[in-house]
Amino acid sequence: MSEKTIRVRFAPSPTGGLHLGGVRTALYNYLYARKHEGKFILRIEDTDQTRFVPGAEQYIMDCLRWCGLEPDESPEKGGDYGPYRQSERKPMYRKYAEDLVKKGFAYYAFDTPEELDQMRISFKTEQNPSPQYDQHIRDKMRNSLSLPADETDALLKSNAAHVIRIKMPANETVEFNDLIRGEVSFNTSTVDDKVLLKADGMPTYHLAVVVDDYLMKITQVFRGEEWLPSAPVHIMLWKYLGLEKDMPEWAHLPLILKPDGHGKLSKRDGDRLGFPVYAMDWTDPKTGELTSGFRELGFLDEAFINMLAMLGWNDGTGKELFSLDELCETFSLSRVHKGGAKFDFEKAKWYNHEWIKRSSADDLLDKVKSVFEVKGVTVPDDQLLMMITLVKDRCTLISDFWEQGSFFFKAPASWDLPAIQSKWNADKKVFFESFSDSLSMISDWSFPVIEQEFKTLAASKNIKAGELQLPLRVMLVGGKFGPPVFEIAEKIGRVEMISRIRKTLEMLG
RNA sequence: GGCCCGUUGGUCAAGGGGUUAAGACGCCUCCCUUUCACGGAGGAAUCACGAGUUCGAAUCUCGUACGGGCUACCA
Repeated sequence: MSEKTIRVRFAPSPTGGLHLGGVRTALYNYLYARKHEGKFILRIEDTDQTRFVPGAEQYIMDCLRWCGLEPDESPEKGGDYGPYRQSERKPMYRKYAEDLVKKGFAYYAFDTPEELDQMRISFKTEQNPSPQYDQHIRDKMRNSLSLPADETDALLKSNAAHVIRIKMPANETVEFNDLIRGEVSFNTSTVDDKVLLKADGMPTYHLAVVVDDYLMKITQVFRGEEWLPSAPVHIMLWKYLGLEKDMPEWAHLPLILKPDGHGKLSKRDGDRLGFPVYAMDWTDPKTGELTSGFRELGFLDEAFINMLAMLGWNDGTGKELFSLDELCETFSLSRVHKGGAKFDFEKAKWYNHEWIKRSSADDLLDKVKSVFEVKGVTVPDDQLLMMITLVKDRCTLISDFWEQGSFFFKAPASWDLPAIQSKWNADKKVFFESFSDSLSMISDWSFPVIEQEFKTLAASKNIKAGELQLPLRVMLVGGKFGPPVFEIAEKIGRVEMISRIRKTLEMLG
């Protein structure tokens, strides 16, 4: 196994937006592949035609691209093991299922959905509230095990709707070594006869994963913990198909949980608690409903990935800030946790804040520029760079650059007048009137000179300069925030400065 | 109900027989700053419970409790 090229895959269903947990699974796959100089494959699991959502596949690929997790093989890029969409692989699965039937490891079942419902009702007891189609009841159902051979043949010949189910053996132990959890074992008696091939001829997930992982020479399977209970089905399939020596190693990742209460994090929780759950904005093509994503909210791809990586892994040193490259080097499965982690949006924002602080103004330029473009404000690059350098320490999200920096280029839309009024008086009013007049006299327009003028004038009027600074700030910025006020004064320029002072003075009456 | 997995502060977590049980987020206080941040210093709060093994248990064992996942012709 150590001789084999590492091949891992991310295998999402194109049923909607890409969830945090999905991106993290993709990320861990990617990190493992890079770390071991292997291949990272994207396979689209679209075997359920009823759940197919147009645009979802493209969206998934866009998300991976945004995050910097480019697959080596994918539907888009192709590769030696295609096609990479299960719907396009449909003809490949049936023979594996038929093969299993021939060997006696699977069987045809003709039960209708109604009959299955009926079974679940009639076999339901207090002891067993959800009866399964398993060894105890398969004899009571309509399948090639319970029916006479000639009847089965007749049904098959008449093209009667049927599925193929795995015949789970009684009382065998399936044991395997999970890369994250260690030894895990199941008794096959407690596992039901899962459907392998559906009536529409499509495989279920169970058959498709095994066949595709085999055909695509997958060496490790990373997937969410919710798959752990069906691992024995998959392992039995590998055995029954006679492919056990090629079976990949299994690694079941801890779940990402709701921040409050318990349970898996879902899109609903994000809506409810006011944070995104999807990587990028997603618009449901049917309802037109928009679900917001981390990217559009103002997250940096580096921060998003960094945050996700730490949700279930750490390097043991206390280091928290990692670039993708650093993660590729440092990542190891042995340090992935077993327990699920509650998602903490505050911590997610902290990562973004840190990444903004670490980024250079040049790195941020394009992102900030598009924020301003959306607001309809176009600013020359050098001006934008100046602003970014001045305010990036106080921005948590890229979108914060608007609130934190737009006043450099555009008069505030509103002013926090109460902040001035609480300590306002006639003397101060007179001061600002003379100050704005004196500004036109300044020959060398730079912040030390403006500041000197401000202080000199204050002293001459016998007012503490400190008491005048907050009003000045509010006049220029609109509120109690932003970089040092005289630097702002210098940047916005003489004309604009005078205009803003006059305007606020008017409003103050 | 059954099966499987898990459990160190509010959250993410280090630590795997002897520690004052790291660090981070969040919260609070102070310093810096006559703004808001950044930065700096400090603070509150924890090994789910019970037995056992041991001189000694957060660490090992067993129970219990709690939490989660699965229990579809969905993935």
